[in-house]
Amino acid sequence: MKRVSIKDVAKEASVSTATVSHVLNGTRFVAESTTIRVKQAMKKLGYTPNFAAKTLRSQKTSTIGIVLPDIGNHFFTSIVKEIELVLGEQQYQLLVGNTNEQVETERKKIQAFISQQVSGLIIASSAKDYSEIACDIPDDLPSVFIDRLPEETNRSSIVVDNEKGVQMAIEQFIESGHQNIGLITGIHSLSTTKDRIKGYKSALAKHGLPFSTNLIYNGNSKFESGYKGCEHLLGTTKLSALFVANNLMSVGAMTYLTEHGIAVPDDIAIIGFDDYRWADITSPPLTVIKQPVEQIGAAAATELLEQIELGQSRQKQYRFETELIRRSSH
Amino acid sequence: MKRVSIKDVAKEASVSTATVSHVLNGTRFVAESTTIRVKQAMKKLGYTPNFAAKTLRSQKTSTIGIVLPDIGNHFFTSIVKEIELVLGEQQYQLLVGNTNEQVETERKKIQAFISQQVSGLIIASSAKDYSEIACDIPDDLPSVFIDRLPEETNRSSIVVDNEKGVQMAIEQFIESGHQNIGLITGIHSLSTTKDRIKGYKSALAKHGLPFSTNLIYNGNSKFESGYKGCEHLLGTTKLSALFVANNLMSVGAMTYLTEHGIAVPDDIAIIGFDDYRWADITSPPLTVIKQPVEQIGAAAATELLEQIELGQSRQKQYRFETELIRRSSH
DNA sequence: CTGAAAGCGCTTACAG
DNA sequence: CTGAAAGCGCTTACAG
Repeated sequence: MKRVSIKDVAKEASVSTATVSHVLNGTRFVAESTTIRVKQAMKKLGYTPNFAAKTLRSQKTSTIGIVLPDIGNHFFTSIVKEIELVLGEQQYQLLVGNTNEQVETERKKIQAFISQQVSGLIIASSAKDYSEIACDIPDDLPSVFIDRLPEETNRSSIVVDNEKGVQMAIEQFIESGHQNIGLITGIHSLSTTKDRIKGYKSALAKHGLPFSTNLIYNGNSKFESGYKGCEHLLGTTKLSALFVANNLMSVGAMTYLTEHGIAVPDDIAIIGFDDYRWADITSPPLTVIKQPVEQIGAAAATELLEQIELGQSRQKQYRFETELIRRSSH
Repeated sequence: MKRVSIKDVAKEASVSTATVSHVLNGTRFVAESTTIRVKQAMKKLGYTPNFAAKTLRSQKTSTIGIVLPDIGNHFFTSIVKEIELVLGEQQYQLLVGNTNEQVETERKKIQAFISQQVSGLIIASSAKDYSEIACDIPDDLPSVFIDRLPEETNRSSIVVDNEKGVQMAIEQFIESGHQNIGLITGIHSLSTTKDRIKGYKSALAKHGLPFSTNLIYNGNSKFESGYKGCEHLLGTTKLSALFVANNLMSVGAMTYLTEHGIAVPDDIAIIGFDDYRWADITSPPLTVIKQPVEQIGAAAATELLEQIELGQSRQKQYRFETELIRRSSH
């Protein structure tokens, strides 16, 4: 089965390949009668353009790469869904890579995407510092960082005010009279983790409460570390409230509490990070700091599109607000 | 910033482009000293291969396309995660498209992927009949259908024994003494929906219970139709047990019950479809028919790889078993 | 053990 | 209003 090319179409329509190309792309005026002939020929032969050739020749692709630490995490897929929506409308294709939070894997995915000639990159990086991945990303390649921002990154970024978000949650606890407030964090090298810890500390400081590292458990954003973190903190401290700084860990912590018959919020108050449909039906419904995933996704896609339009990268910072969704776990 | 090509490397290493290509791909023997020189040149110039050129020339890509009805649905992303794992190891890139359950969008995504020269397709189709999308898929293109199987599909497929799965759930209800068992289904044109209804019917028939269409609500797999379906069935029938045939709808139904203070399982028993981490912490923990997502993903990836190896498509059917996970909602 | 050269399917100045 | 032709960066018979 030989593929039909622009040449076959040109022959069938008795025109040059240039003309076929131009009716295909609308890049110059073609007489209506010619256009019709060409279109008929394409239809008759069942022509589909070859993007590899197009890319090679024009040095432009219609594909963009998105690298994620965890495709299985609903937070990231919600963002991807929004990106798909915006970019899909513009006829862009989405290449998706999973890094499993490994910087090495992240670098490989980025390199692979570059080889694929992506015209842009959206990255939720696991790097602590931009230098760890900088050499893999051409200086002028449109790119935007989402969620986490490695130090010294000189690219656009879409983040959330993590510090303020956590602060809200902790102050909510304090206002309810809690004095011993625990924290389960994500991977400690990430900006999100650092900012969330800052928010935790500043809320305590603001209300004159002492800070103790004993009340913090360093998790890794997975279910298991939520579970274990909860177990650990309950065993070593007498906390009455717990903030869990990521969605999978929130489920882990709640699972521990459920399994051990520890009542929420009576024995311990809980606030989690990220909002989901099922937060309404947990026992009890989960109070949560909500991130605006649609906004994040849309902003990432739009910013990338603008850079592509510009023909280069740039550094523009977007920061969105979080929201405290009050349910019954606090 | 001009990209460095194989030509630059060849010049730097004082060899022909053919030789560079061969050390790159290991496609013929090259003297060790030459190999070293070439590799040094590549490193020095910071060479990255251009996949567009490679694809164009060799008519082979290392990218495969995956089309999904809902990127936001955890069931599908769990499968994608597994596919990524298997295919990523083999240096394949993943193009992902979201159809939002629209056959028209599905066709467009498939066409776009073909234009991208994907070397294979994994599709969770929204088509009722294969003919709706057949003309978009070249006959010899490796491809596998997952989850749903349009009628008359002559391609490989990875599905689950939906009929048996639902039957298990319904029989569980019956054994607990339930007589009025409701069902909220997904989109009615899908094979999964049809098979699940079959399972529902055959369980009733087996135990001599009457079948009534009043007890069935036709949903669309989204949260809202679970919510509304539950409301509708409770208002029009006196069911004491309800099976919800998809995960998002399960959350919807549970949300309705929670909001209206209807006790599960005392007022109404619930079993849902698809298992998740959070099913353990709902109120009450949700009994569920679990699909083996890892197996589905791995089988899809492996089957596709075998077809690519073969250089053509084929028709091989995989069918996996589901499992009843007993928790407290039934 | 290696090179010269054709050609994959497009786009795009250049020319008329 | 349209065509002839170069060239994007590779791979791969063919040849020695």
